[in-house]
Amino acid sequence: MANVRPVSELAEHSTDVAQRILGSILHGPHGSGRIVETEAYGGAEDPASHAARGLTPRTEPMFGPAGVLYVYLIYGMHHCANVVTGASGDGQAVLIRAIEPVTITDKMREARPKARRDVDLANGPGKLCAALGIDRRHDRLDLTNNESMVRLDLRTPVAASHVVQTTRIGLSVAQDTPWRWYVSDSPAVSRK
DNA sequence: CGTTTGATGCTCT
DNA sequence: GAGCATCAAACGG
Repeated sequence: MANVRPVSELAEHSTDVAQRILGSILHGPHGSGRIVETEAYGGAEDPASHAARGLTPRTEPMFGPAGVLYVYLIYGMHHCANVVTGASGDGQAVLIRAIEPVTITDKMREARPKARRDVDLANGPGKLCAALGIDRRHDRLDLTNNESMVRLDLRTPVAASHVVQTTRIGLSVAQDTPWRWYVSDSPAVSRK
């Protein structure tokens, strides 16, 4: 019963879920934080998505049910965390790009030794995975299961008046598609 | 300040 | 073998 509502809210298009989960809490092995920046990926029309070229061993989680965690390694050293959305077979996900730390632990600080301010602990997709202790081992976890090492605690979405929509970061294609959203008054957004 | 570049390894062609 | 949904240090003005 407790998990019925979350799954249905995540089973929509990635562009809807990306906005809806701003303000929700992401919990990892090292701590937790409030989601303040997201990007939508997927759908057959998105060439920037890992799912654009069909199902592969790596992207298989994206084609599964909503509410699952998709984690991949980027540039050989950083991890990125995504929430799978849509219906099974769609190949959609929302990349979590930044969180404001809520529960800060010693493990979190040890994983991010370069961060001087708390706000720098997780203000980027690779940084947040390091801070929360998320890596490939957590790929395919059910984010809506209270027993999971990584889970998404859905909260009231941030009001649209406090949300900015822009283009996604770091892409070589689809650079004009405005599928990135962030909380305008958050100090933990990666870039404005 | 701003921009550029090196690190590092997995994934798919 | 090329290309990354990145980060931080090293530049230059």
